Amino acid sequence: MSVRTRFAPSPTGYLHIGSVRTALYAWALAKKNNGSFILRIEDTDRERYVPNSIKFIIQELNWLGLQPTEGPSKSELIQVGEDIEGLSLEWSSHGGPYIQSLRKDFYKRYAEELLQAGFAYRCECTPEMLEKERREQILAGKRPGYSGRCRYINVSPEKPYAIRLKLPQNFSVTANDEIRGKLKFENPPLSDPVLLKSDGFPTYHLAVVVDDHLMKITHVLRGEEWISTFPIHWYLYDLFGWEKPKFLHLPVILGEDGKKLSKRHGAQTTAELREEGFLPSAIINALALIGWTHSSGLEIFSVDEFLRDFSLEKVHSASGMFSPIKLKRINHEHFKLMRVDEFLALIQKNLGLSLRLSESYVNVLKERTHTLKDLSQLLCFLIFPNEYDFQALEDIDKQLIISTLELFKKTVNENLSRDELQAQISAISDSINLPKKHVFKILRVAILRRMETPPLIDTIQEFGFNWTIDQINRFLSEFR
RNA sequence: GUCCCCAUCGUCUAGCCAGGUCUAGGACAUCUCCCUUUCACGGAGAAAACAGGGGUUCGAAUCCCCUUGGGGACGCCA
Repeated sequence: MSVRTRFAPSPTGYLHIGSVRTALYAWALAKKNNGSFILRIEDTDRERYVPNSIKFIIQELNWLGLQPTEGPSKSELIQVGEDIEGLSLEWSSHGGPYIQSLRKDFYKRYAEELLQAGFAYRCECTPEMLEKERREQILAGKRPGYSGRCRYINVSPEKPYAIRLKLPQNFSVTANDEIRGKLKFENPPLSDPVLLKSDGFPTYHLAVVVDDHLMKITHVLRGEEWISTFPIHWYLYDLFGWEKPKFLHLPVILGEDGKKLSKRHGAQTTAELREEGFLPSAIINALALIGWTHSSGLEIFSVDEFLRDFSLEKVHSASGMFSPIKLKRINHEHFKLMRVDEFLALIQKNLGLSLRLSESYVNVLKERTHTLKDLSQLLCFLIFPNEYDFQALEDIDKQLIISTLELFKKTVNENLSRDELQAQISAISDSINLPKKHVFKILRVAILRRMETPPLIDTIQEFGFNWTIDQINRFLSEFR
């Protein structure tokens, strides 16, 4: 039987890195086994739905390279009101619909089935009543939970109602998790959960079981926040008499303070990471490493290398922290692994600069690049021509700066080698009695705009004598 | 409150399942030194952990139990 995994996000407007890690493992498992990776949209809560976020999710997965093999069709997206401008969907949509709000008939059918069989009941309690009940329970120091009021009364199907699952007395379940082994739940603090809401939408518990079954999912990978309601899902499979998939509850990813990731931890969505200048391959590398290790101990790897070695056995059960510092480091290593043409293409795409640079100069740049932002800073002399860091020169006499530059223009020419250029600068330093350090500083700011730059001599050699003189003249006209 | 999950350097982890090769290895971060015209890279080195207590055993980081600590869940959210 072929492996089928799925990624089932809610369209809430962003893609959290915790979800991305779950998606990554699910994608890898399917890909490795030549199976299918299904994108299913869990939009059963209309209040949390953010328009066009399905499109956004698709674009983000695409950017990260986690391509589904099955997912919603364009017409499904249109039906739920998503903008499909510029989207090309390269996957099969034959087992759909893949958007849960378009699958309401399925859920209704199975909920009714349980109702008929006496495993579920109609509930007429309103949200207000439930809220009041909950408040009182908490006030009385009791465990909050549905009292089961409608369980024994016959609620008329004429009025609005929800369908609740009737949990057995002394509800105890032993469920199996692939990375934790047997999970025993004895009288878990669960009360009869709603399966079908009064608006006709299913809750997660019904939808996930029905869809995973109907879509023939073989491995359910999800966050460990689902462990507590795992007994409900396990029980539903038993009631329906369906074969269970394998379940893998992945540990959560925490922020640096050991708390669940939230806004104050900085970048934690794919969009934020992209803006900070991180590469998809580095994000995948970093995320893969939280809760999994390469069998050879490799710590910097490409997506292909990850895929080749990925296995469920190496996935941990303990949660881990996300470290932006480590991501930065990994990102740097990924820059270093890039070929020259790849690197230049990246500059072209992200900075809009079409450059032809020597391999050695590209290496000089790569060494100094941790994120794309660094790159734009390094190359600011090409991007923002008139933004000079005049402050850096404040401690040097203005006339001296001008005469240094004039002297440099006179004594330097196209034919000078690296060493000769170096010697020439030393000579200038001697002749006007200015420390070499200062001469370099002046040249650096004049030619490259600021103090944090690629090596001066290399840059002059790379871009040429005429360019250099041009830069200096430009500086002088601003400076004088 | 109830139920569940987790536990090796600051962090990610190797080792654990199949106890001895562990005076616990690596990487990131930190500190020191070297390299250096800037910013970086790089090189050498240092400091840094088996949460605690009981068992089992000739022998425990590894197996069992308890405690502690951290996390999650208890919604007509997912």
